[in-house]
Amino acid sequence: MKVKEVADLVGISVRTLHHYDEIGLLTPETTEAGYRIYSENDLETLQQILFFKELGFSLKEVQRILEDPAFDRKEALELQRRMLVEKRSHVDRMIKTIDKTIKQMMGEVEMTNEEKFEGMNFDHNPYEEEARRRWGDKKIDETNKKVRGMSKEEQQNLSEGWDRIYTRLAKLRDGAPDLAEAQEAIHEWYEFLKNFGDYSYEAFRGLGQMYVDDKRFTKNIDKYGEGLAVFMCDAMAVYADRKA
Amino acid sequence: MKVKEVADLVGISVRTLHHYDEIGLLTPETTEAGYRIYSENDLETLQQILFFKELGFSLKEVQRILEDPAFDRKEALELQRRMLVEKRSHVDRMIKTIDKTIKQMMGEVEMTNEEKFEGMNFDHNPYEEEARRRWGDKKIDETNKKVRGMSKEEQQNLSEGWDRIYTRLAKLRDGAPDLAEAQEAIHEWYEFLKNFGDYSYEAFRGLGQMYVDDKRFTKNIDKYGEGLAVFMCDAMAVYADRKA
DNA sequence: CATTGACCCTCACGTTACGTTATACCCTAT
DNA sequence: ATAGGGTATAACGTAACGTGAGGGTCAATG
Repeated sequence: MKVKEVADLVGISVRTLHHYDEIGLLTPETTEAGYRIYSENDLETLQQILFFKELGFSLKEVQRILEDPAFDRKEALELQRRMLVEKRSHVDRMIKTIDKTIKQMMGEVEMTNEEKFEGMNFDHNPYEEEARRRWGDKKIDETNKKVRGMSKEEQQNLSEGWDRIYTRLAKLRDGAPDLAEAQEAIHEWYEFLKNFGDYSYEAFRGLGQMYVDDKRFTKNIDKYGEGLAVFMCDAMAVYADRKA
Repeated sequence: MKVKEVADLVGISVRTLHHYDEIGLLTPETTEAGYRIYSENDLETLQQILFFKELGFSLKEVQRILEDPAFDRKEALELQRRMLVEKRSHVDRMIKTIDKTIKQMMGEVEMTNEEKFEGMNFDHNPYEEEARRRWGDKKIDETNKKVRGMSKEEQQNLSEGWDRIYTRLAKLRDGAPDLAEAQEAIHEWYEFLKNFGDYSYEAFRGLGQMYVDDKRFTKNIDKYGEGLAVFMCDAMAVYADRKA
């Protein structure tokens, strides 16, 4: 089959096929005149390519997946899944912020500047994988759900409580992380957690993850060493263990 | 304030500020030595920029929003919201497909090639706005939800029924759209809808939207004229009116 | 006073996955 | 033979910066 036939068949452009040829992702045979001729085999490969591409893999990743039969596709898929879940909650937050903004524009609800930025700016970062490895994916999802299901006051309290913890961590950050101070922070943390019913601990893993994901936070962590991030993660893990 | 201070404050890179300067999005004063100096005002603007950017607006759009005070922000936000909702359901579909694939890899469930591609490839397209204008956003969301909540057999039936309609439309497409044939198609459509309880009509608006979003479909529509897409939309609208 | 180190500047190329011309060759039907 | 439709390569354009390279500026320090 020639390019256009293939392109029409699967619903992509000729240029796309050219591109895949260029980068060596899908290189068909050619006639003496230089026309690309796609075999049945090529078509199957193409289906695979489009499949993984649709799942959000980059072409480079697709290439690795298809070229290396020993490549762990399951792990790749699971990783991808986590990224997608993260993306989804990011989108969720954006939608919510938009709703708030619209409401506020219509004078229905007041919104402080703080609120405007609340829940935003939690992009992917180098800690994401680590965070998800430590805490698991489903838990974080469930947590987010639960937090979203809380009443406004609950959310408010939770948010304020976290702010206190966060402030304390910021103080810790200013000096070299000191064990005693860390202990104190963790203590305050425990106290705080006590006041938040059954799912507090999960909620905290979720929130913690969000903060670890926060660029501004990690930026500073980078600056002062990664110790603090590890500390946070470990503190959460410790709490999780005790709870169990 | 100088670049690095600002960058650290809001958690972005110096290069980003340079970039915003380059494209005229945020142009601070400069000292005689050429150093960029950001005023309080600039910082506020920057906050606005980051706000809209975080909501997924492109820098060009942000520029338009901020430069033109008469710009309808509400409408822009609502449009953005719709895109985000669409994006979210796309991500949802991807996650589901990944889950299926993983299950199948573990031998738990069989998956046909058809299934592998089911629910995918519904990207944004030129008809999206039109479709959403005609059918509304919430309805489509609800519909998607309902369809997702259906039992497998229901989904199966619905899918098969739609395939029949789709086939008929494809036939229509092969000739010049003919009114009599169109009527017949619509009739079959009605019959089909009858068999699907209360939410069938909404389900169809949802599914219809998905198919209209399908690149392969719209590609062919482009080829044979846009009449068919309009026909589909109108048929849905007509059905909706009768129902009301 | 000169050096150091932290910060600043302006190019300018690299990135992703193609879209979009521009120019020219190939193939088939009339 | 010519027209129409398909094909080829080449090369620039896109968005939002990241990442150096090469070179000034500024304040503190020896």
